[in-house]
Amino acid sequence: MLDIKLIRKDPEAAKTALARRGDTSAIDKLLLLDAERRNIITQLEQNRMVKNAYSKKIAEQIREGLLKEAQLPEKEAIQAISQKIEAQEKEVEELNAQLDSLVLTIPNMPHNTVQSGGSSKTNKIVKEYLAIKQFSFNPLPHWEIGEYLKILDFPTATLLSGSNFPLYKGQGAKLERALYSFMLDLHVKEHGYQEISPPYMVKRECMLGTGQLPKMEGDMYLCEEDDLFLVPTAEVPLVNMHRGQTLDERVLPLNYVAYTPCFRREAGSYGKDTRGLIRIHQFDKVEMVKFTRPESSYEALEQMLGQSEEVLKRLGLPYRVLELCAEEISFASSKTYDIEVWAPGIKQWMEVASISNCEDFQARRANIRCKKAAGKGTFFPHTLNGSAVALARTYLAILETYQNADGTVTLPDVLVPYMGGVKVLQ
RNA sequence: GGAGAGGUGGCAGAGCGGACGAAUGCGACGGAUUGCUAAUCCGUUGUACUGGUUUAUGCCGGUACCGAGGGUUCGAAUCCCUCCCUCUCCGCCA
Repeated sequence: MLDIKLIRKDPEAAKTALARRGDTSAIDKLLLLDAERRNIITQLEQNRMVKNAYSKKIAEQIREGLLKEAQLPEKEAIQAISQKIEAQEKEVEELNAQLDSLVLTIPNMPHNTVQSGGSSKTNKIVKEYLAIKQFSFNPLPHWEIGEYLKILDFPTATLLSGSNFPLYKGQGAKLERALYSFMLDLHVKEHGYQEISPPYMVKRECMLGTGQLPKMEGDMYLCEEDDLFLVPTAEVPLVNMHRGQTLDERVLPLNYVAYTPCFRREAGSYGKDTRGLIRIHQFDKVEMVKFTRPESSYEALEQMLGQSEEVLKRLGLPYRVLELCAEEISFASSKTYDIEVWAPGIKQWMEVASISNCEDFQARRANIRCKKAAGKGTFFPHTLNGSAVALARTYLAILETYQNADGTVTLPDVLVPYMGGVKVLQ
């Protein structure tokens, strides 16, 4: 949620920033509603002041014995004001509702270092790690490796849940577990995060707070009976852990990391990149979330990027880092880096991590504030989220990158302890 | 699913129609004092919205907020209704 005061103060700046990622017509509408609202509020509050003064006077006179309970002078006048107040309250309420629903549909403003424009071609490659691995044989796609090793079973998953769900078996299931255990340990032991295991279903307010709703409702799984959403990312429960709270500034920065499955309907995406583990309705992910002071959030973003990269470095996977352009960053984000790994079997770069600084956008929506340690007042902390990293695609990249000519897969060293000493999938 | 209890400031907890934005305690902050890992004393201590003013974090007003929404009343933390949430017990269940 954008700061209406900021927009009021400098509407052109807001429009210029938003124009870089899309439509700005909402801003004018917002200002119009805002002006109308404030105009009525001023009148309303003046009327209430008159009424309050009247009641106070009555109370005093009764106390001093000048008036009996039943006697009420100027009753008609005060009733007329009451009616006015009631009407104005309704108007304000309606304007508030309009303002709220409008402001919730406006995305965050891109940071000034973010490139303008759209399409994935505008994204800037800012870093590349390891050369793409060359094979002496034709590397297979992961679904063929998985089938041969009997560790991936898509037909059974389809039997259970329909298309685009994964089913891992035997060593394959263990590899999944090994991967997220390795990631969690890395972030907890070396990067200073607190491990959280949150609910996988959350209330509607949570989804509004982080910005998935109202725009993306169609992409979410909803349990209607209870109005609970399956989490599309652990970012939602992690950020919402402090929804509606006023934190002590001194607890910052807060660093949380969680493993959760992520549920996404991926509505309308059938037909594109849907084979194997590339795009599935349920995947595992380890996600980091940080709450920081506003002045240090961009420093934290770079740090978080490094922590995501570290996962891929230790797994020995070639990757590249993209700085997303204004139209490609997500709704709540001001600046986003994506990390893509190379999958040699399907010969594609695949997004496995997205690291974003949402500045105070989510904090405003979710009403998360910080009390200043010195002096009065509160401020909105900045929230950051970063994958560290998404499993299914990392998993497939491992199978494809480390496959051998005989169909076996030699696991990266860091995973061996987590696999109970198993070095090769065969 | 059944029965009961309860939701008040950072926390604990009083208030149960008018002097209540709310006692008291704890905590926090500022100060005084004391040489000993502290005690004592004094003071301060919410948030949001909004008008004015200022270069301004500011200052001066106003309004709202005691789980949420509605009702009664000149006046509601307090009375009435609806909803939500939490806790305890029972049932069911991994």
